[in-house]
Amino acid sequence: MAKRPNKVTIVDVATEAGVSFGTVSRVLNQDAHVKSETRQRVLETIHRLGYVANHQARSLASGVSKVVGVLVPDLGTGYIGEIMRGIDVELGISGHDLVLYTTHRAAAKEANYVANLAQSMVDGLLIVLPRKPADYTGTLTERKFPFVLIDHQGTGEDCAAVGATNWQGAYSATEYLIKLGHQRIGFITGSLDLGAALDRLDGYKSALRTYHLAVDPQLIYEGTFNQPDGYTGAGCLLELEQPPTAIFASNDMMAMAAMDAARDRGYHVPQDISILGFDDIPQASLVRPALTTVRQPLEQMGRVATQMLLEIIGGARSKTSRIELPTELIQRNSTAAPKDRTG
Amino acid sequence: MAKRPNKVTIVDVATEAGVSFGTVSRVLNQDAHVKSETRQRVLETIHRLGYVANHQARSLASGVSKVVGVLVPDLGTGYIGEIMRGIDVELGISGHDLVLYTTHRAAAKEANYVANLAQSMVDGLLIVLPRKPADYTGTLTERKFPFVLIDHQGTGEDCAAVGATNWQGAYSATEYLIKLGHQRIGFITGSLDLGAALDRLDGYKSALRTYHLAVDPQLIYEGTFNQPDGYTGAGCLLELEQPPTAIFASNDMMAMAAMDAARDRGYHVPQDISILGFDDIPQASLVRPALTTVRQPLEQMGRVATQMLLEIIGGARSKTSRIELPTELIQRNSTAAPKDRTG
DNA sequence: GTGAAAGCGCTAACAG
DNA sequence: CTGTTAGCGCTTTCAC
Repeated sequence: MAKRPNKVTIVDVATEAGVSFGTVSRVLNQDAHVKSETRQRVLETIHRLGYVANHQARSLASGVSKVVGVLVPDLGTGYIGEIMRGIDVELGISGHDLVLYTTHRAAAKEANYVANLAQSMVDGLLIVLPRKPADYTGTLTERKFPFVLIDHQGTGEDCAAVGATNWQGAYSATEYLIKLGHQRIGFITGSLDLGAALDRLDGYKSALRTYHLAVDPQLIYEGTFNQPDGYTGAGCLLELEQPPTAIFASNDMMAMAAMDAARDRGYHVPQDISILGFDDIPQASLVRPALTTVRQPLEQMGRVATQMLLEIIGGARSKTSRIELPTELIQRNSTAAPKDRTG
Repeated sequence: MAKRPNKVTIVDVATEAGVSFGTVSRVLNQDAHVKSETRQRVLETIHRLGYVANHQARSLASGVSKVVGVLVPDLGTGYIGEIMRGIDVELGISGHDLVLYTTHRAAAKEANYVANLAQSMVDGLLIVLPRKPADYTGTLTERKFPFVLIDHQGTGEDCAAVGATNWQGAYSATEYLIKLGHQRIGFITGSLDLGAALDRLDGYKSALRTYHLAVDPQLIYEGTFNQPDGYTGAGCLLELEQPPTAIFASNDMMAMAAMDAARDRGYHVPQDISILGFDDIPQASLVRPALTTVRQPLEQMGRVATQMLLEIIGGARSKTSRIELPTELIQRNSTAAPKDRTG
C-alpha cells in the first residue's frame, strides 16, 4: 500500500536513454548482445537517474532471489558470531543477501515452517548447529531444496554438511593430558543427541584406551553444552573419592564454568587441577588462567559451508557430501602436569 | 532461471477450491468479506496442497515486503548479540523477516549503497552502532525511508534513535568509586567521534567536579573502544608518578584488557587497583575477578528500537525522537576501597 | 542488436 | 460476498 515515492524503474531509464526497456534489462544482466555504445548510454542514464533494480520484481521474474537464509539457534555466543563472519564474507563475494532466522522462532511454528519460508523467499539455507536435523532435512531434501548443515554430525542423514574433526580433536586433547602425566581425567559431555558431542566423547575414550587407561564411568558427567552443566559437572567430579586431576569439558562455556567450580572449592587451576575446553571461543583467551582448548575453525566452517551451498544452488554440486575441517589443540595456561603421580 | 518445481500457486488453490483466485487472496489477507464457509474450504485446500505464499510476488504487488534490514558492524561481540536478540523477538512478534547487512560490506560500496538496497528490498532499517551516521542518515532521511539508529548519540542529526543514559551511567559509576574512597581515578575513553564516548567522559568529569576532585588530563587516556587500548591505556596510567587507584574504562573489553595490564605489572585487582567497565557484556561476569560495570540494557534497546521502526513504517510515528534507556551500576569484584588514602 | 510481448504470483480496485 | 481486471518491475522468449 505504502508505495515508496520517487522510485526510478527500468522504464524510466529506457525512456531517458531512448531505448526499449528490454535493452536496459540486457545491460543489467550483462547480456553480450548490446552494442557497446548503447550500453554506455544506458549505464550513464542509470547512474544519472540513480536507478536501483527492484529485488522482488527481479526474483519474481527470474526465479532466483540471490538471498540465502541462515538458521541459527542464538546469537548470544561468540561461537555463532565466528561462523556468521565466515558466511558473511562468502556471501558478500557472491553478492547474495542474508536473511537470518532464529531456531527459536522456527520452533514456534509448525514443523515444516523452515521448508515453507525457504520455498518462498531464499535460494538456499544454511543451518547452523541443528538440534533436531530431522525436522528440517526431511521436507527440504524431498523438495530438493538446497541446504547445508553446519557443525552437525549426521547420524545417518544423507545431506551436505560441514563440521570439524571432533573425534580427532578430543583424542589429541586427551592424549596431551595423558602425556602431561594425568591418569584420572574427568569428562563433561555435550548433549548426547548431537553427533559432535558423541564424537568428542568417543575421542576421549579412544585416547584412554590407546594408553591403557580405564574408562571410568564415574569420571564421565553428562552435560548439555550449557554453562551450568560445567559448574555442576566439575562439582560432582571433584566430590569423588578419587577426584580427577584434569577435567576435559566438551565446550569452552562448560570449561569456564568448571574452572569456577574448581576455584570455589579451593582448587588452583592449573596447579591442583587442569581444565581443558573445546571450541576456542573468543573468551577462551580472556579468562584467567587462559583456557587450553581445542580450536574449531569456526569462521572457516562458515565459509566452506557457504561455498558448498552456492555450488549446490548453482547446480554444480549435487552429491551429498560432508566436509570435516581440522581441529587444533591450543595450549594455554589452564593445564599443567599433575602435582603428584599417585594416580 | 532455475525455477523451483512443484510449486503451488494461488491459482492452483483457487481451482481446487472452486473459487476465483481473488477470493483466495482475500482469505490470505484476512479480508472480512468472505463467507466463512468459503473461507473454510479455501483454508482446507491451502493446507492440503501445502501452498506457501510467494514472498516476492506479494511484495511486488503490495509494495510492502515485511522485511526489515539490520545493519551491524560485526557479530563477534556479545554486545551485538544482545541487541540482536531484542530485535529478533520484536520482529518475530510482528511477523517480519530480518535481513542482515554488515557495515564492512556496506563500506566497500558507494556511500549510498545502504539507501539503495533499502529501497529495493526492505521496509525499514535498523542501524546498530553507526560510526559515521552521516553516511546513512542523509540519503535515507531525504528519501523518507524509515530507519532507527541504535546506540548512537547523534551530534545534531535529527532522526529516530535509541541509546542509553551514558552520561548518567558514567556519573554514577565515578561517584561510586569516589565514595569507595578513590581520589585519583583514571579514565580510558572510547572513540571520541562517538557521542556515547563523549557522554561517558563528560559523566566522569562531572562526577569529579561534583566531589571537588581535580580533572587531571594525565589521568585520561584516549582509547577507541578496542581491547588493545585498554591494555596500553592502563599501562600508561600505571606508569604515572602518581598512578590512579582506580581505572574506569569506557567499555568492558577495554576494562578486561586493563585488568590484564595491571596484573602483568604485579597489581592485584581489586586490592591494589580497582577496575570498572561499561556495557555489561556476557563476559563481564565470567572474568576473574568479575567485572564491576555499568549495564546497558542492550536487549531492551534492540526491542525498543524495533518497536519504533515498526511504528514509523506503519506511519504511526513520524516525529523524530530519541529514546534513552537507563543504565545501571552492577557491582562485582573488580572494585574495592583503595589501600591507603594518601591521595 | 534491439523491440515487442508474455508472463512470474500476487494485491487491490472495480464490478456485479 | 465473489469474480474480473489491471498492474507491481523485471526476465525472457521470439520476432525483426
